[in-house]
Amino acid sequence: MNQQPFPCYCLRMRRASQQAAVFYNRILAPSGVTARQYFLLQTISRLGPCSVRQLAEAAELDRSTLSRSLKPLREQGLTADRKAAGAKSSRLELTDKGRTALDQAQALWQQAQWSLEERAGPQGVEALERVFAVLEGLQASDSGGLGQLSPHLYSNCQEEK
Amino acid sequence: MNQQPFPCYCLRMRRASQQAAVFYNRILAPSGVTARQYFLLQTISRLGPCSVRQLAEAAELDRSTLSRSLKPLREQGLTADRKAAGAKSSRLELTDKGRTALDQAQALWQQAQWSLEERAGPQGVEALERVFAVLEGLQASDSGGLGQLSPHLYSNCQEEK
DNA sequence: AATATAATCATGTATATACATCAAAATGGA
DNA sequence: TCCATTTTGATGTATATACATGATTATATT
Repeated sequence: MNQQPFPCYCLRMRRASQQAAVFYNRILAPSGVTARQYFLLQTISRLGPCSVRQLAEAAELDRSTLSRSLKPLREQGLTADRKAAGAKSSRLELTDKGRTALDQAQALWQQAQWSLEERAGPQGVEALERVFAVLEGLQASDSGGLGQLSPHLYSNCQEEK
Repeated sequence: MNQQPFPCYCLRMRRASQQAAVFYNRILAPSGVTARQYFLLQTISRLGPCSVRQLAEAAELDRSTLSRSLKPLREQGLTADRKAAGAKSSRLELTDKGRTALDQAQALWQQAQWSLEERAGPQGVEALERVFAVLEGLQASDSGGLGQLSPHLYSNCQEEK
């Protein structure tokens, strides 16, 4: 009885992560950036002028993902790429506007974080940590990419040559 | 000490949900569908011939999201839309191929689900449930859409008349 | 120095998701 | 029956993410 519409932990995790995103992003809205964007700004600030590769590594994101995530930040004038003329690697920096947004977002993010902890309670926080540990452990073995490929593309990879 | 690269629960949840997706999708790969696709097939099978709207409601997805999620399934010949000529609402059904894939995916999904439960242990499963409950509760109040809008778009919404 | 190899970024392609909107069709009310 | 309203599905736009590739530049090896 009481069968859930989604017994699948995978889909429920997806849903849960979205709910978290909505929660954070609403609180962060006045700063004009999302939680992810806030962290990119924060990381750039922490690293200092850095390349896309370095930032991707620090943020644990694929370079291509980062490349695209930076576009809106650049367009909003929060970050800039001051790379030497003709140089290959980029040199990402925060603009003044970016620093302002970061400060604003920082305070709001902290608020969201605390608010969530408060709502979750000690047990909830502990549960979160446990869940993170469990899921982190899933990819411990083998791995080596191929994570995000959809099944029918995955099978293609094995056949070619 | 031991400061995490991502203290943000929002981003960590995102990461965790991806890890779950990778875990499930790898196991599901031989069936040719992803966890989400499996559930769509499963839901169509459960509902019987249904419209996009009905399926979206059952799957708790936005109609537009579903519309797009159905495309690859249709293209792979797993589902079909046999709506009456000139009718508005669709009539989604599984094809024979779709039923086959569903059966195959069902077994693999169960395997993934059990495997995750096993790795998580009773406490891990409990933690998962608690996390889901906590995050579900976040949107309890107000809500009413606007969840996914990025901050700078959100502010636009309030200004325009 | 010349060339082979590796590193770096951006793009193409694909999945996942949501909100806004539009056209077409269905429904309800006058 | 005719028109206003609602419903339905698809698209446009936006964010999030990853893998494969291609172009360009750095590095390393002869």
